[in-house]
Amino acid sequence: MAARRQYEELARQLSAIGAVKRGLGRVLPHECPAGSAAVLTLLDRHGEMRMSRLAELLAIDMSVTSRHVAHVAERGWIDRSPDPADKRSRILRLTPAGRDMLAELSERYMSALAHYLADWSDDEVDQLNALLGRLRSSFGDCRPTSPPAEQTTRTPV
Amino acid sequence: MAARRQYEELARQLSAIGAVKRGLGRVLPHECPAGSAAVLTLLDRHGEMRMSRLAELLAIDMSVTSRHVAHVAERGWIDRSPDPADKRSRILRLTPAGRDMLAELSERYMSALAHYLADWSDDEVDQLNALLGRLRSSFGDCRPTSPPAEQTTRTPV
DNA sequence: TATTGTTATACTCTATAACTATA
DNA sequence: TATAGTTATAGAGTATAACAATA
Repeated sequence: MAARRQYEELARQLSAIGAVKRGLGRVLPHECPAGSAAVLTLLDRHGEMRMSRLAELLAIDMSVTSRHVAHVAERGWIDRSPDPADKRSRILRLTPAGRDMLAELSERYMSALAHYLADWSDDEVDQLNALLGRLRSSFGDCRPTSPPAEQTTRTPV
Repeated sequence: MAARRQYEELARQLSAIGAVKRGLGRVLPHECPAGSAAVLTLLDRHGEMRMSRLAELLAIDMSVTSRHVAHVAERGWIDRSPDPADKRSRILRLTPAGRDMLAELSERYMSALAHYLADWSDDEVDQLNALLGRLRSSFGDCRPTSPPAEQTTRTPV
């Protein structure tokens, strides 16, 4: 249990980290904003899935997810095939064009981060990644409509 | 210099940290959204200042700063007195009501973070704060209209 | 009746550009 | 002519609620 001062500092750091996110967002292709990039990245990491699962991984409402997915689908980066097991659902899957875009994103992130974090060691980047993962995990699902909250200690994706 | 894998992971973590920010934002009073809270916090930490300085600390455009400032001024949390030295400028200063609101914010952040981060040690919170500060510092000013970029190694505020 | 997903609407935050007043 | 600040407009991201189709 930390002190008030540390919590206030953390609140301030989180508030200010938006500037970093915006900076990184500026390297994205105009057609592929951050929301789209997140969809592609998660489909790459976790393989094909349904809308509801993707919304859970993104930790945003499904209505928002639906719009992000429509954006990337319109550009041919994913396809949505009907789920034979449940006709209400659609299965989301990366297309070859989607993988091309992912490669492009990786290049751009890589060169931007290599530039800005030139003096960071491997270990420091790992530490930050680990702490951010833990932070997300600790907050768990603090979403408005708090879902069933499956008992788990997994790091969120 | 870290590996591509680590950079991609960092990009993903930053993308996902928005959920934590939103979770924390939900504890704020309806009248005082995150942008307003940031204005009050910085005026408290750094004392009275002009718009341009505040925009720099917030790392957002002055036009945006102007609107946040108008919001808190309308609610009586700060006042804007003319700068005798430069009639174009106004000096921003917390009011007693602004300090009351800050105390309220501190309470709410405190109880939310104490709840979510119950199993974090002091050191871990400090480490995360330090790494986030360093991250912001490394990104320095990657803003669209990159300002003069005063040569400094200070941690951004 | 409950669930999956979509759409309409509203709100917050941000950036760009045009503008006013002062330096 | 340049700078401090404001306002208008536009765009991204998100949430809530109403809705359609299916379970």
